[in-house]
Amino acid sequence: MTTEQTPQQDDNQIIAERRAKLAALRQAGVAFPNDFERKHLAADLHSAYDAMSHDELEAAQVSVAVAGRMMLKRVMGKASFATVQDMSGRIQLFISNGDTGEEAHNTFKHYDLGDILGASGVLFKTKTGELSVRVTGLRLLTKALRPLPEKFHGLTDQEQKYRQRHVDLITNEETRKTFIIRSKVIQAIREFFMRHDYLEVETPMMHSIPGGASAKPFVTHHNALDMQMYLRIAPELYLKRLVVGGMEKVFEINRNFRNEGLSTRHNPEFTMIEFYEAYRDYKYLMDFTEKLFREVAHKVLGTTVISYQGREFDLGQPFHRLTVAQAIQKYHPQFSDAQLHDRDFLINELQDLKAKYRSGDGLGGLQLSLFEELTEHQLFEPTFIIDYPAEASPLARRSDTRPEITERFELFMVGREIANGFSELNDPEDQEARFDAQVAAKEAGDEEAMFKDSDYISALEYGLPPTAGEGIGIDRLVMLLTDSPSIRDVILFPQMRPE
RNA sequence: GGGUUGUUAGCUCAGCUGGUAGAGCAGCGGACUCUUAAUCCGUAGGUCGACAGUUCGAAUCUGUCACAACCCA
Repeated sequence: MTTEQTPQQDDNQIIAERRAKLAALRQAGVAFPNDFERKHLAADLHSAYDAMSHDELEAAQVSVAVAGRMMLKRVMGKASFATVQDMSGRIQLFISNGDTGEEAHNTFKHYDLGDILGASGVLFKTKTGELSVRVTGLRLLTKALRPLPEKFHGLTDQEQKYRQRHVDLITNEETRKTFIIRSKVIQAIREFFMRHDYLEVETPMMHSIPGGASAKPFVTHHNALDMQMYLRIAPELYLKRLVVGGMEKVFEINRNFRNEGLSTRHNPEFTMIEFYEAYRDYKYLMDFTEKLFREVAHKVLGTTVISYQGREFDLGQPFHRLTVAQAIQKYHPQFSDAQLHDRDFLINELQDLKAKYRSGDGLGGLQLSLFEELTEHQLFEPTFIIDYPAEASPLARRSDTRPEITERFELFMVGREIANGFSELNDPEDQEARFDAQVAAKEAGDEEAMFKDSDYISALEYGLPPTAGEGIGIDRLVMLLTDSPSIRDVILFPQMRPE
């Protein structure tokens, strides 16, 4: 903390002028005062007094003290209007020679858009009926050295909105609304799980063996232990250790990190909720998930009807449930049952489509690759895809009747994966065999194959009760509920390439 | 990784087939006591993303690079 002033060269004229104003403030006394007591928020005043008439307000003589950033300023000689914005909204100030004296009003005329003001006075209504503060005391609390974006258009350049989120938040109501909704979504989710007697927990973000998902991890190094560590790609294996430990209902809302590309659907760090409940299976989870989504939408938006990028669907309707093969056939009826169960046919088709697939995969894995290539992006309405092949689901319990598939689903909406859940694999010997298969795949060049986690197997050997678990991508859910086209629109500070 | 588009004043944007830079807002000065993106008069503000090339001459044409948005994989 220093008050020492270093002379600055500003090639920008506006900043230079504002810096000179700040220098004058320092000369006059405390330039950044913190003793103004803000007593009212703009929105509270509007909801309490908008309904009162001009005369009723005059009779009531309501004294208020508001503070905020000056967003608009209209000077008219001996009187001025200003609009200040606080966390709740905006309110208009009326400043005049008659109320504050000429000197204070003249001082106000040199305040700049973007400055933080504290104003005290009495509420009144203007000729046009707008609730305003007739200011008797006005203070400049924080001088803004940088000018705000154009007052009508605000900041529109997407890159600048992401890189300078603080400016975006100042000028763009939609941006503020998006992040308020994000906060409410997380709150509603938390309430839902609390009401179902879940325990909220935190598990490590730094893993010595990255596990719980198929993804490339970020690598870091711990100096004192002199060991390589990974930022977690998922909390799954730790949360299931907790179920072994007797925490039969747990959830965690936190960041995962995946060292993969950036896109409108992917940020290297993203927020997931993962939850586990003992003595449940994947069918229970699907019903539970539908209830969760309905409740969150209803609490946050007041409706279960979601409008996304010009199309609508209703979370209140039962979600569709299809197997991988059924989904392919629903959207691509040209494929016959026989073809979808013909390895050579599937491989030919995948090659024609130039789709990614693993040549060693069985029917299920090949079907899944075809599904991902052709069908996934068409699943606009909420759809659970079930019967995932075991080879693609190393942590999920096998079906008792068809061991080549697992008791697993993924939930898709607007063509995107939103959630992934399954009955957990609690057979330690099967788990070890599946890890070994993953290690073999990794050695064969699959960078996303899982590591073997012997400590986790040892935990399973103490006995994991029958359990169901699921992960839901919070960012993608918020995209849905805020009608945002890019994941960057729902992350306050999305990852950007350095300028 | 591929394609399309963009990058000009602090912000939002013009700038035609190449002739040396424009507006609005914001700023500064002035007028104005009920404005609402206030209005009116005056004024200042630019290495046109970077680097090469073509040309007598490049914001403009060509190439390379950087960053971004969107689409595709």
